[in-house]
Amino acid sequence: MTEATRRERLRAETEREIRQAARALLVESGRDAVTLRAIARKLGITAPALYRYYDSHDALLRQLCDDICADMAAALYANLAADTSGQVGCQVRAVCHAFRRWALAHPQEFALVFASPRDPIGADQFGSVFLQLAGQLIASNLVATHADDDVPEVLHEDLVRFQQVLVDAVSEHGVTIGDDVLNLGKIYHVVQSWVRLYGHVALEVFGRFPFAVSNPEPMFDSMLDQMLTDIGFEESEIS
Amino acid sequence: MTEATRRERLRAETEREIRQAARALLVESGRDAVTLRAIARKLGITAPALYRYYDSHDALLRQLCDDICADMAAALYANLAADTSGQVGCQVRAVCHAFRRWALAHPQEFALVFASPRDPIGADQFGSVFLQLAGQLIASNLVATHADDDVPEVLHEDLVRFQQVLVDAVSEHGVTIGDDVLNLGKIYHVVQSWVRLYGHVALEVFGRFPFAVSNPEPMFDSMLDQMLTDIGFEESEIS
DNA sequence: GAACTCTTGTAAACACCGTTCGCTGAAACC
DNA sequence: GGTTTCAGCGAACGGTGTTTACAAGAGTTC
Repeated sequence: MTEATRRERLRAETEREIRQAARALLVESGRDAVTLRAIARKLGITAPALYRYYDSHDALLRQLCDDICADMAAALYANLAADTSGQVGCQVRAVCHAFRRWALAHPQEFALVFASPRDPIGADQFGSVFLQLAGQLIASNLVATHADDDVPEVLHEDLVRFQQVLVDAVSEHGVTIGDDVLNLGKIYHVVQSWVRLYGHVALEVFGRFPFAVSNPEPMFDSMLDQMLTDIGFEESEIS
Repeated sequence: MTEATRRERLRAETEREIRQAARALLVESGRDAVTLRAIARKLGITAPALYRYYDSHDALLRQLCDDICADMAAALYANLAADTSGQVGCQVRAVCHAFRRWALAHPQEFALVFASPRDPIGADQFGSVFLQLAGQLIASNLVATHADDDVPEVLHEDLVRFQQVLVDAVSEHGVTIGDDVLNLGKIYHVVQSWVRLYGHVALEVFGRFPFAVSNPEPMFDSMLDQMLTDIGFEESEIS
């Protein structure tokens, strides 16, 4: 089983400790505290030693982003699996609630991953859970309330591309869906749902609501209701 | 007119240059480049001299946030004033478009002001334009399509507080509105609109849409249409 | 005008940061 | 056993925020 040599095992272990230390610093004291020297101090080594594992401070931060995405995806998948209702509406609710809870519990991580003017983030890991769920949602929602006519002509090209991304994401998990249930109208509403979900969570995490919301959870629930209704679910299906 | 002494004028001038240099550094090279020494270098002075004007690097960044908010508010007001249609729907569109354009043109400023896990930001300046416009929108939208029953009971307390904030914001500009046209249902939809507006703009600025959107503007326009419809406007009124 | 205070700048220093370089010592390999 | 590989070290460079002591000018008071 352990084909790795002793050296390789030690290296992997150190690398793991580096990531763990970096993560702890981010959580405890924010992005600016994730310092090569601070990480090294936690491991009992010196800063230059870290260059045996990462090319630069920036590369280490990038790795940290990937780890965060992976962890969040795992948390979302866990919450998805914990829902045994079998109803897609409940699954969507479970994942959206999990996303909000995760963001509120990990504001520094959320800010780093979702609100940094960075190039291309390692969002592949986190995106897959959203994509898979969105695909399932659409696939099992047979009520075709949204015709393609509803979406502006200019958006068709982009939405078709997203349609392909969705189909691929779902098929990776063994589910195949036809083009008829995955029309552009529904895809458009999925994107709009992502806008609202992200908007609410980011506003709440960053405290940028136009007034002090003492208990934002009911507002979130209310928004979810509206989202599910807009996307084609009837109230009776989601309760 | 110039009651300020010569010393006070010089100090104000230096302070202005400091803000200007800090802003330029932020725009050109990002948050991490806004350094006391870099600012001092631009002014031809030394870093410790800046402590005669600001208590710390953090205080200077806070001032920078306020400046950004003020500038953005000015830009939004300018775009609001440029709309001579007299129709609130057009005014809302003008301001929302201006907000998106400003955010896309100033990503670093947007990230600093709208997406930093900071305490209480100096959002008063920027918020007023939104609040005023939201108040006007509601005041002139006489179709009471949203009853208070639509919003969850738990939200009433917070929405009532926001209602008061709106009334105050509008009355500061000389307009008074009755409680009847500013019911909780409408206020709720205003908050939801802010969620969607912020969500779209932040996703676009940070590049976090689930797929590459080649031309996001039509999607933004489409969302605005939906927002205005949701909030109670008829299509005929907004064209 | 001289003496005094207040203000604004400086230079030096401290601790910290990312990064590079040459070196060591031990593990791995042949 | 000899050689290679490699993780870690220490020193160093230039950068950072911040504090301190000090100088020089402006403004004020007598």
